Amino acid sequence: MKPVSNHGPDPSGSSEDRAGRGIPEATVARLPIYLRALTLLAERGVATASSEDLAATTGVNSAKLRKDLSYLGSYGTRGVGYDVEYLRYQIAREIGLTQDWPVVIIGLGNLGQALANYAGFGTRGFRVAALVDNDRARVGEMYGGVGVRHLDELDELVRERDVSIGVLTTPAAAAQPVADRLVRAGVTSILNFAPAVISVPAGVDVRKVDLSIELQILAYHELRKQVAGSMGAATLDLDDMVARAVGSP
Amino acid sequence: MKPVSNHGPDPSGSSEDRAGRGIPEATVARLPIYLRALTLLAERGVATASSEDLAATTGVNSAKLRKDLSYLGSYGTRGVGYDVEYLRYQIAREIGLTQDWPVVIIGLGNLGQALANYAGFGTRGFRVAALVDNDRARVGEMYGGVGVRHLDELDELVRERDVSIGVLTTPAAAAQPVADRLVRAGVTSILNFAPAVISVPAGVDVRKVDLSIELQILAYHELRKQVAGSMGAATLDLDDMVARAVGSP
DNA sequence: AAGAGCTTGTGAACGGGAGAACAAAATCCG
DNA sequence: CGGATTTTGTTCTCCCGTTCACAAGCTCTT
Repeated sequence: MKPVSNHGPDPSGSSEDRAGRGIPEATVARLPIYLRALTLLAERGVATASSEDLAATTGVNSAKLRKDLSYLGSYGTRGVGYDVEYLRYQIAREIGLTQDWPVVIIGLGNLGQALANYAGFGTRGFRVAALVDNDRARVGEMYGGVGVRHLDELDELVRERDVSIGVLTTPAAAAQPVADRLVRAGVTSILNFAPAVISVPAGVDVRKVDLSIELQILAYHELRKQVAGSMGAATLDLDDMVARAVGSP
Repeated sequence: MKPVSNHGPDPSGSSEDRAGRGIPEATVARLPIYLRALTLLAERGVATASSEDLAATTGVNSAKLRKDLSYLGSYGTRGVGYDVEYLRYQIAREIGLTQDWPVVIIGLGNLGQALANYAGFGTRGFRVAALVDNDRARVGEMYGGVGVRHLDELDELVRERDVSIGVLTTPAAAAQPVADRLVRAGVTSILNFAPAVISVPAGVDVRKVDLSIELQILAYHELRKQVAGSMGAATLDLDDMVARAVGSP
């Protein structure tokens, strides 16, 4: 047992034991949650934790948690649980948090400033390596100990400071052109806070965080709760609205 | 054809035509994206758009987009496309953006302040109805035209202003107790920006936005890109690290 | 030393969403 | 007026992720 580790680029689509490698995307998205829980437990001095324990504090099904962890390897001891510190390190390594990642924040508006000042950044393996804005009036301002530079210097900054992750906090209209510049400068991962869809070449990862979208999803369910609360009558009202609206397209 | 609208609580698990109702969660998450694209098109004076057009601007597969829209009803004209303004309204109605949603923001730290000042809030059907913080030194400060009140007044504010959505921007340690208070006050949807898992009773929706997690997911893929770039050697190094670490658990 | 009691790791069943493909409808054009 | 063209709505298939259930393996007790 114990495949030790199935790293290395999938050499073939053959009937290899574990399918190539590659941890499922859904699992990758949960690893940071486990990591945080483990860090918390470690700080409290807890030495070992069972999958049930971890499941309880992370809000995931324990079977799912075990399967997630099994993708990393066979850490954990049957009948006992997982060694908190050991597992914590393994996850951190898998995510790449044993190194620290220089990050550039672009767009020092409300949100950009807030992120730049966010302390919890460094404690998690990320470092604000540069702040960039298109407004020359902002150049020179300091946030979290880092000075703002102009967008024109982006290429130079990215190269100098070996930045591979960009955080996009510009207005929607600027998102795509700035994303293009980021990619050209050599950034290969973008966290997009701008309320706009950006398109990037293959090989560049984009993740999107959108306040409005999240609120709208909540609103959708909220509306259903309200309708359900006032029962059938309201339901008919909704249908009526549809019928009326359908009138003249 | 045209089921008109399949609203109302699923009366049974029977073999009813369309499964009860309920738009798939994945679709709900995309509706806001379509809505934004349609609003943009409407502003530009575009009257109709095909599923291909919309797919291009939203970055979604056109078949998926059509299927998504079909859950709302049979808006759209074969051979022509969708009437931009009409579809926009239908989606807005489905999400519940024809009314406006009072929102309370709790925790006026960096992020809370940024959100409170965020203008794009109101334009999308949401209104900052109240700002609340636990620090009495902050009480009275104004952000985006709204004054900060103390956490103790939460119940009263929520009731008075008919708030059903809470935005949680407190430190991690405060997240759970504050969430409990929100729920007790009558809030049934929470957008959680705090880096902590919160548990709430059934019937309350929680969505989580977590900067660190997003960055860590990007870092994971970034690490793989780098390893792939320097080929097999680095891969072996990783395995070596595992082997060494396995030494003394 | 053997059995009892936990807890992990995983095989298998299941459900939901993604994408391809196509039939049905609407318009356009000759 | 009929056929060509466009584009929707929908069916079908596949794949990924979740969950159940259980054998394998570790520890502790007697």
